[in-house]
Amino acid sequence: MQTNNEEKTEMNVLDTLKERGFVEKTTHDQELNDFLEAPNVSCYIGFDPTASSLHVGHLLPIMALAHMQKKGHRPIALVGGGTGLVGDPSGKTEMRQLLTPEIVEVNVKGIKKQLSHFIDFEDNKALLLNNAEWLTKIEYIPFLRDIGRCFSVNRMIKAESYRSRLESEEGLSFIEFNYMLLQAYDFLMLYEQCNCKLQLGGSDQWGNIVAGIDLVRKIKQDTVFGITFPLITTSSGAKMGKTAGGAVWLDAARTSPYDYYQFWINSDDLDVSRFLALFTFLPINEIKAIQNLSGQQLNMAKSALAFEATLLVHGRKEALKAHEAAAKMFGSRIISEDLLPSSSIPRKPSSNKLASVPTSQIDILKVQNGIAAFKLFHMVDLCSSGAAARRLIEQGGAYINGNRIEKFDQTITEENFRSNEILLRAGKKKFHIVKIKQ
RNA sequence: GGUGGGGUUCCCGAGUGGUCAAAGGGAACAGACUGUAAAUCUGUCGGCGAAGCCUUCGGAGGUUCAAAUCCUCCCCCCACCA
Repeated sequence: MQTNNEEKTEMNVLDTLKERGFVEKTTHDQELNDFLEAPNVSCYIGFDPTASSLHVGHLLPIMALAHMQKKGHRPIALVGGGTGLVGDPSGKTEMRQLLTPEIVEVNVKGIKKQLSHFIDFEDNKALLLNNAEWLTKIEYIPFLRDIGRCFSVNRMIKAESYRSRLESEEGLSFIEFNYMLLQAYDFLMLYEQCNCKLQLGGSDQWGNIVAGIDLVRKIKQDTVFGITFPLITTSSGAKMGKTAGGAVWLDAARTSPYDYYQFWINSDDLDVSRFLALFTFLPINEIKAIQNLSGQQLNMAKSALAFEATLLVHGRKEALKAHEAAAKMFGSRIISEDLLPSSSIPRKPSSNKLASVPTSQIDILKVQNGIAAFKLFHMVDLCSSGAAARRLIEQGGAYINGNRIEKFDQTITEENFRSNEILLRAGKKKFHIVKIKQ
């Protein structure tokens, strides 16, 4: 494949990844660099099928693969349909619940679909494989003899990924202890089947990656490489991608495009340029230019971050709708032309009426009879219970059509609706429109 | 298999017969301040139209006017010993 010939004269992908903040550690610095100078090399990252959707925490590896592909290489997304049956203890303080083969199967399907938003799998420009294909066929004794003998238990228990668990009260079960062998075996299989000599992964994968490199060296007498990503935390130190409602999902059914956009808008000031570099494809020099921005100015860059990130996952239409919704609820922002010029974010407030504010419908009868405000807030899920809704209102955090509700049981009737719509607001940031169903 | 220590509300963790919907911390939520930021301060933080009542302290029974607390059996985890 000879795509992107012109890109070859530019910096290689390793430099790009380093420059954008993707690289924590690599093996064999110089050899890896030379290796990546060659066109169209293969590399892989594993994805655990613990859920039917990926979340923001997976974005970093996905973006890394996308960068690889942009530079003319061939990414392999390896879905862990086999390893998912075992469970990786790395970085886990307790044993993960074992998934059934049926669940893993369903999850693998969901993940495949999402990955194709970022990576082009046409014409084998990228591969999507499932390690269940080979792992579930392993026979115990042959595996022990061929693969198991290459591993030193002494060495394994010194690995950081095991040590914390060995020292913890929880302990480490034998099935988890085997995980490293399976992942190393994956690397060997991909080396054999796809000539893949590079594995990328999160920093907690270092031990597993090195194990694979050693295994290939022992069995194939060849050098293969590894790159790990830094653990992305927010500047306040929390693991990135978690909010009150749990993970921020890439699946629109779990995290709406509107919420997804809001997640990025709410990034910490100190994270904006770092996130732009990691989670968008905007040119790095443009991103560097916004590092000088501070205070309210930075909000423009946050809009661009949110827009670009939403664009990547949900497409242009949804990104525009989320952007419009934000303008409608929080006021439009004018994004100056020279800020991140490569971004396709609308620069001016548009007359477009498309906006994806969360909306639900209510039966006309309920409205005619009148409904207590706290019940309405509970009903549309702005509050998790009636009691929570009461609290919200009593604390002065609930609004209808922009007016603060004074009494928790204030009756909402048709009169509160404007052209069959009512705008509810909980706290500063959560909005919900209720429409009357005739 | 033996001995000892445990399983408490989203998480950590106190509580060892009534004053316990259960200390303290974290997370979270709301208000103030702001920029849909951070930090800070204040308040809230099981459910019920809120009077009182209902459900919760691994599970199932039991003792008691009263059980997270006592007893019996069961499940799970940890440590040491074998």
